[in-house]
Amino acid sequence: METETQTAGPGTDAPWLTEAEQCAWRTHLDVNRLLTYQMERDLQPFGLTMNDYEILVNLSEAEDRRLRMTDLAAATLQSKSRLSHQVTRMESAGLVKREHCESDRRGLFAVLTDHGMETMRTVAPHHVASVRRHFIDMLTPEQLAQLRASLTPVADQLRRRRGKN
Amino acid sequence: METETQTAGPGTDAPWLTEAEQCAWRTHLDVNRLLTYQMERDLQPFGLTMNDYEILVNLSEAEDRRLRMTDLAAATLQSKSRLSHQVTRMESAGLVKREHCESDRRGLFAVLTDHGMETMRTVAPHHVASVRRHFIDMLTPEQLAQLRASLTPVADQLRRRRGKN
DNA sequence: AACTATTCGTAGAAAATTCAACTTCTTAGG
DNA sequence: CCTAAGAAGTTGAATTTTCTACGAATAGTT
Repeated sequence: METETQTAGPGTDAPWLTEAEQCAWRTHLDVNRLLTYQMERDLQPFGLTMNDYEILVNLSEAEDRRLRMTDLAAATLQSKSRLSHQVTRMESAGLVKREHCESDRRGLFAVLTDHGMETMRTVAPHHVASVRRHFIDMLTPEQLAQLRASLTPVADQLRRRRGKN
Repeated sequence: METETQTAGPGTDAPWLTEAEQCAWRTHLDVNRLLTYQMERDLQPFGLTMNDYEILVNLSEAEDRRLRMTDLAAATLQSKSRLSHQVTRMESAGLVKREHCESDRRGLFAVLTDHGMETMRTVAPHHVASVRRHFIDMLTPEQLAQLRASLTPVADQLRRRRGKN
């Protein structure tokens, strides 16, 4: 305890965070929340949420504009249950539809409709502009590269850990 | 359009994201989600959510273990309505209590109870360890410093923008 | 003093998310 | 072929979050 190099926690000898670490962590958290809030806000005029948008992106980039529910859930990092509800909502909004899978009769595809595709084309530029304005353009290309390099291992480790359990 | 230096969007001439930009952005989003998921998971054994925890932290660091509802909402970046419901739940869990404000009879304080304080002391070391394991320790001190330096202006700009509207 | 603006916080309904079954179908073993 | 184990996806209830309106107190104006 006497050789401790870091600030002690309140009444403990646990490995606390240094000032720098704590600040980095807090900043990361805050950027997350603020950014999510702002992106969500920028999408509102189009009647979409971030979740809606991500699903549209994934489907529009997919072969045949379709993805199995499970794959789409994995791609968008949400539970199958959540995705199911989400797709139901988007289906009644006419953005996607469900189609049965031939090769596996348990399976369903989420398929982008023409209306969904058109919505994408309309909204994407605005969304991209929003990402630029609030995030990309605030950083130099070097910072962006560093950020990516730093964060990629973090994401990878978390993805691996997520598999287990 | 012929002088465009960036990849064009599907059927548009909008300013798309470069490969590097897109990847950095995606990584940031993924880290957010995966990290939130994991932190939440690590707190579950203690019966707390991240939101619970953040509120406990803010109160425990505050003068007299208390904060006005509005200030606490601002500190934790959530709406007053959400905080109000949240505090109601935490109140029935015995972690916090509400107290009237003398100087402004509209106002209420959220106050950390002894049980809340004790919970903090128990949980904090585990949570800190979690933050370390999944985030801090994956980065070098230089990376951490860069991250902070890069993200702080982003957060600040977003905070400013949030004020308006 | 009276009137209007605003701020503080809550309440309840609506929407979204989580959680725990549950159904159907596939796959692997015997 | 038959059965057990597991995967795909949905469902509905419980929980959480958002949205909108509201009541009470303060602050600013005339």
